[in-house]
Amino acid sequence: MNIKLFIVDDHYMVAEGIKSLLQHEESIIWSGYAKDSAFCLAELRVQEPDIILMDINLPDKSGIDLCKEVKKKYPSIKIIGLSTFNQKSFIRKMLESGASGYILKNATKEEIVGALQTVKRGGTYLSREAAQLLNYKSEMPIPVLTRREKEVLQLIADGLTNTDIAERLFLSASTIVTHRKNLLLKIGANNSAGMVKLAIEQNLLSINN
Amino acid sequence: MNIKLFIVDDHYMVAEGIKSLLQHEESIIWSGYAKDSAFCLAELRVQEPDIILMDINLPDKSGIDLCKEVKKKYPSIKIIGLSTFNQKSFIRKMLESGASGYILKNATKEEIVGALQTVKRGGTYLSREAAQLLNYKSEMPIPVLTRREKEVLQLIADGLTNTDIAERLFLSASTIVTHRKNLLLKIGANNSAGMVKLAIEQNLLSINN
DNA sequence: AAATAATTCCCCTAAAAAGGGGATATTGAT
DNA sequence: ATCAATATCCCCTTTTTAGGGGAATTATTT
Repeated sequence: MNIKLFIVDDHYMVAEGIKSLLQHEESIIWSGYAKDSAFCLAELRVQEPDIILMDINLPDKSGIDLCKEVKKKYPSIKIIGLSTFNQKSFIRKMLESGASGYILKNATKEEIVGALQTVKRGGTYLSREAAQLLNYKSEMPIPVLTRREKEVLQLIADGLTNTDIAERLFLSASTIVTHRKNLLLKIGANNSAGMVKLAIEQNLLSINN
Repeated sequence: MNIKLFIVDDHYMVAEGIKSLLQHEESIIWSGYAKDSAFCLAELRVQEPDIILMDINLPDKSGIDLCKEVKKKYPSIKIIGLSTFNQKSFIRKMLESGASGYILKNATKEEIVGALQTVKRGGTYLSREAAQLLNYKSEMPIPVLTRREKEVLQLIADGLTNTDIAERLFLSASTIVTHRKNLLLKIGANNSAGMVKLAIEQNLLSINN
């Protein structure tokens, strides 16, 4: 049962590492490598791998979006998410987008091979840590924010007061008060400071590193 | 001019990738690999590499602390920081801790080899992106928080009010008010919501992904 | 066209935070 | 032993948020 494997990761050394780790596995055939979603989609027009190992953080678009797109165009290709850290929201979104698994970059050769075989057989593979995260008291769905709410949330996180935000958006301060109340409700926080942390944890908020 | 190279990274596939990338470089001798700081320090008691490629995010302690420790015990060993993302605060702290360079995990083989040679010659190598980040309007020093302040900051980010925090820490509410004021001053924010975002950006605050 | 969601705005009160000021122990390091 | 940094606590006022309610005007989707 040979597996044609394709990798999407902007970190060259990660792709090289996986390739190197798997080079003596006879059942795994190196299908190719792309450093972003554009290259990936271009390559898929030429050949169809069995499984794609796909990084969550890509330079041009998120792995979640690429995953959706690939699954729509090529439903038979299996996708395994690949990431440095265990981010609950990411794992969840990746699986919802049609991925068949999720492994961390500290995975051993054995784990990778196991994951590939499981997924090839039609199963779903989650790293132990990822599985734990998903099971552990986590039916707190990620809230869906409207465009305006995201806008207001971002400005709150930037330290603006309701009055500031109202001026910036040419709105009444009361409106911002309402949005803030709805945001607190949706995100489930008691105050704005706590809300900002939760929002960042759930990737509702862009931060500048 | 041979270079004995050691790698510290908890992501096995990254270490394997670097090893694989450099295997045909004759001037580079593979000295070893450690997945955390404990292994690294143990290995250094046996052999001394010329250069250590060190990940910033290690499971047991931060790369910054390990960097300081290694440079204190073995000043002649050069260290190059290695990370997935360009985090201003990290690059700065790493260099302040004695590192001779900083490269990203999307570096090419050529960039890695170049960095190693530059550092071996006594120079400092920064990836283009890292250098840009450091120069770009950034003489905002990272504030130094006391133990108590960090504690209070964390609780603020968890959404507790001053009264809550006071009860939790067996202190007067006035004390927490004071700490909060000092935190706002040090971090340079107008309110707690903005402070939480800044603190996360500068890695003053731990978040649960 | 009708139903649903989103956006806008207002009322009210109480709680919390921000922004000044000052003061006194207690540690830590030189 | 002394000096600086840390940690603790208090006063004051004003601004901002939180928490409850309601309501009307756009989109948007079915």
